[in-house]
Amino acid sequence: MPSTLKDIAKHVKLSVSTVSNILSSSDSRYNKATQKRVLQAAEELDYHPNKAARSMQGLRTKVIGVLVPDLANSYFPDIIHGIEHEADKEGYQVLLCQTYYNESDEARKISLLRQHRVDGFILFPIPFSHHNKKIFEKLKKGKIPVVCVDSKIDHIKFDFVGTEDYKGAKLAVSRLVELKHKRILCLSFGDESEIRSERLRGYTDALKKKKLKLDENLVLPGPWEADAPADFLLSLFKKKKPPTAIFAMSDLLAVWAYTHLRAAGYKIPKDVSIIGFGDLHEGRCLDTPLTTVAQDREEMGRKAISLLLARIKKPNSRCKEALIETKLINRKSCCGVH
Amino acid sequence: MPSTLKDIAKHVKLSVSTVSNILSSSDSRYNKATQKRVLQAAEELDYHPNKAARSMQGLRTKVIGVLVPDLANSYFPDIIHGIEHEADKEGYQVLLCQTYYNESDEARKISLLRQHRVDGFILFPIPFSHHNKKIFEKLKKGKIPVVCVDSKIDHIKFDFVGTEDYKGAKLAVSRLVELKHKRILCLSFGDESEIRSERLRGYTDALKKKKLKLDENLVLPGPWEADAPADFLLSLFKKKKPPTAIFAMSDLLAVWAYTHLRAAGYKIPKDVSIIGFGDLHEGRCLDTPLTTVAQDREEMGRKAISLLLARIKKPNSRCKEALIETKLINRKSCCGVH
DNA sequence: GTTATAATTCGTAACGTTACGAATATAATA
DNA sequence: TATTATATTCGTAACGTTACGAATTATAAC
Repeated sequence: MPSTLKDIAKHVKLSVSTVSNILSSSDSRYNKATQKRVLQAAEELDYHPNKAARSMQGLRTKVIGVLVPDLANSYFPDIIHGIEHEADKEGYQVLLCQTYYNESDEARKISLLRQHRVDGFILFPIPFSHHNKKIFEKLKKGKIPVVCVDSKIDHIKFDFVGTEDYKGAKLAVSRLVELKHKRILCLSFGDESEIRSERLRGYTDALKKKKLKLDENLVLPGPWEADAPADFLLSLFKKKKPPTAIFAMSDLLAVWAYTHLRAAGYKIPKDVSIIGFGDLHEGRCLDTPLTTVAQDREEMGRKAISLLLARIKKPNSRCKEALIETKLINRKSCCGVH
Repeated sequence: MPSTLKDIAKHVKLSVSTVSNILSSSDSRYNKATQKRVLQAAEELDYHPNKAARSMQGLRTKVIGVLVPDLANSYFPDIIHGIEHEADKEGYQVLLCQTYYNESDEARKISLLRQHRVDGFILFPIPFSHHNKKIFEKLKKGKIPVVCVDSKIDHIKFDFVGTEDYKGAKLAVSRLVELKHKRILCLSFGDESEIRSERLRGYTDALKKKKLKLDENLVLPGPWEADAPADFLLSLFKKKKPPTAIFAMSDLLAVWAYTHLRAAGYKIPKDVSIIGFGDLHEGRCLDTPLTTVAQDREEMGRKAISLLLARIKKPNSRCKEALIETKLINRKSCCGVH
């Protein structure tokens, strides 16, 4: 039984509407003494405005829903931090949910958030998910503001925030090429996604630029779990002409390769150079810190919010896309070919 | 303008209450054909029940608020996973917020969650925070169900879930002692907390058991940032009789020490044995994987939910405490003294 | 002492939902 | 056919809040 406006009104012998006005819009024309009396009573009675009631007539809830795949992946918390911080500045609050890369969870969480009448969504959609297409169409049709991050939804236009995947990958692989590496393994995401194909394109083009031709056998797709066995990876390095470098599409993949190669006796970077993507904590605290491509993830979050708020204000404006810059962080995991 | 019960009612030419009954409690006595008609219309009109309206008369919102310090610390996501999964099973949904170890954020987020009329809280309180005492008192007085995790709140009794910190620390340090280490550095949290003092007690007692006396100089408190300089740490190892082992109160601290010692040329574990606490991903993917004390964090989350639901059912029952077991994970970062 | 004006405060309706008991239609029985 | 039982459906009030315009009171101007 939390206290209500009515309780306060009774307590200070004023009408409910007076109390409401004083408490919500401090704009007002009310007697200073009265105001203080009301504020004090609210404090005393431990009053917390009932969001439910409030959001029931007005349309704005000042809440936005954020749906991320999996908080255990340290890629996400930074983005979320950016989102929260920026949202906060604008008086919005964030409801955070996880999909665990699971389509039915995704569907459920979106529905949940819609029940809360969030003013908009920031979604990290499951790439190429087919199943929830209709749900996204309804979001679109209902003109519910949505910003997608990382992955787009096939044939449905939403605002979008991503990374300069092509440029970043090209940057990374160019670096390896400059270091005279000729056989560069590309450790790729297991699943299809635009991120994957863009980074692959960057990889290919960087090779092309130096007149190296693409060797299909050197593109190694997952799926990988953190503790997946590395037999196949290692077998590649036992061949006559083994790769001398690895471009991993994520730091997590890079760390995985790093760990197994080290365990098998290879020296990093002397035997194998490794370059990652993302600049995650895991790569930074490796024994040989990981050279990697970084993007400003807090900025991604901020950008997502700013697109979202723009859309909330103008639901019919044209969809925008923002790509966050990448830059190469040179650490110790790459060196020239001997 | 999301569709409402009224819209559906109009569409199928039934009363609002009929539609409501059919849609919310599928218990009912309604004509099968009618039911189907209604369900179909709901689907067509993309109906999402308005949680706000719903929660306005009944008291239960079926939402619980979870307040964690910082998602970037990989300690938390596992617990959250446990919480979410278990909550889900019971039909509860989770609102997740971060405090960033900041008291005013803590206060604000609690208020926010209260405005949403969450049915209960799972809090990871900021240790020894003085400032928000009143807020917690009000939670207590208002009989709002609260489960604290990791830290208790001074002089206010809530249900509690923690780790067997004393046992765990003793386990770890005993292991080092068995390996004949005599000078064991204790790398401690920077701030006061019960976790810290319990782990310190474990450390001390493990030494005592083997008749080693506590050397105050070997207890090194933070505060540490991930990229804090390590001059002082390293200086300790340059003395005549340097420590031969480190017990770190968290894996993050352990990784920090590991990295700097390695960079300074020390071999792990040959020169220095290191043992951590928490079994985080960061420690697992070190070059020399970290020996550490693990607790089942998903279980912590599940336990927290189960205590919370119990309290929601019986708000006046006696407060319970649960300590999650610890066990030693032997990896490569510890060896005997030479 | 009247008005006019400004300063405060109030009352009502509406938001979307559900609980509850009342109302109607339909079928079964006498 | 009248009566009762059963199967369906309906109407109203209430939850806590805010917007809106109306009402009251105090103050100033004449």
